Amino acid sequence: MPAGRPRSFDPDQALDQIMNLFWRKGFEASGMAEILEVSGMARQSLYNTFGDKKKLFLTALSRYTQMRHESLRNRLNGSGAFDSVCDTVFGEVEGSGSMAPYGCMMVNVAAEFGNTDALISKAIREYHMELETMIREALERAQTQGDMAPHVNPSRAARGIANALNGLTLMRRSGFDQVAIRDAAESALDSLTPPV
Amino acid sequence: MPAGRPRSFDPDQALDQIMNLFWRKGFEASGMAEILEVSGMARQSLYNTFGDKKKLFLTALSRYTQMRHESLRNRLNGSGAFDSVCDTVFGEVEGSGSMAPYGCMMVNVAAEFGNTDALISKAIREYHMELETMIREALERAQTQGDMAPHVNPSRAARGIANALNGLTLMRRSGFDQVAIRDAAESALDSLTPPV
DNA sequence: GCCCTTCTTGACCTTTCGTTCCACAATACT
DNA sequence: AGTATTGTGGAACGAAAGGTCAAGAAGGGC
Repeated sequence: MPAGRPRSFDPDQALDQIMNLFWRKGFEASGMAEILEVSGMARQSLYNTFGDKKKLFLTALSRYTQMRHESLRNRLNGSGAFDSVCDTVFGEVEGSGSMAPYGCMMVNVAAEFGNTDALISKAIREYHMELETMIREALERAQTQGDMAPHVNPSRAARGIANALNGLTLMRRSGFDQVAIRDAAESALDSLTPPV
Repeated sequence: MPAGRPRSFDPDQALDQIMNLFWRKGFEASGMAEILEVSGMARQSLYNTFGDKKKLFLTALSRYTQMRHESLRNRLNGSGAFDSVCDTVFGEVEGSGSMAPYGCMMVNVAAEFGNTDALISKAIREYHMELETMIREALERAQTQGDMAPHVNPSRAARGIANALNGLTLMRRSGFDQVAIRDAAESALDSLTPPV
């Protein structure tokens, strides 16, 4: 296999920058000019490496999903199972961890595309199912560990938490008052802890 | 006050159509060509009546807010106060009432613009505050009527419900499984009803 | 009937969009 | 050294974007 001129850029690093741009501005509002700028790549190199804008976007989406899931997995495996779920929810309040102040990319994309593009809808659904699953498993662990009330249905509660998480990322993206976000987060967890 | 040639269109009706387009596709993805088409107006008439695209968008946003709030107000004043909150949440599951299958326009806009535009951010925040307020008042009424557990903090719970509602609209927009949406909705209400 | 005002029509402008083409540069293999 | 292969840089493309201009059409007031 013969080789040619070596690349003058790191594809992974470039993709990260592009992903961040899409994350911030969405698909339509991210122009190729700006994409080229943040990637640091030459125009032709970008097309050679990632294909057209749509393909590039899907690649960035996949990169985000991978990164975000890994981050969530790490958090949900920390400390006690129940506390880890709380940490995950409250982590969204201040946007710690993997979250930029731009909310969740998949939430943004879901709002932008709705159900208009098959590939993107598939990515959204896969992302969200995995999110639900991870939370449900954490809740199940919490229950077997005795850290969570037994009356809670882990599957349904996980869907509630995942849904609330998505909402929280939106509040952050819109620059909502921190107190309002925290209230919403606490409220989302209330169903897990019965009143004394 | 002298009069000229009469309009050949109904501005309110045209605005409704335009609002629906923005609702479905967002700001960037809605081209002036399509806007003109759905409005049924001539190009110049549209610019004369509504100004440029951004101004038109803000007008459509305001129209949406008004419509949506009115719809919510009606629902939240029906039957018992507590039941009306439940109806509101479950109404989102099937998208009854004022909601198209395209989710909540303000949620979509929040995702598209984030915190980049002052006027739009203001509209988003006002919309959401009013949403929280209406739910909180309904919860307070429910409590005084004895329909809801007294341990619930109405203000915080309202923020939780409002947040969950936003999330539900997103699930609908993405064409999620009805069962998943229903689970998330039920879970959002769990915090209001202590386990027996 | 005339004028003033308003609305409509369609051509046109500028800018920006995403994408492609092609000559040139830089490496590896023989 | 020569050649094949791959990456880079810049010019250029057609299409579509949002927006404007000026002339004509349709009314009311005098």
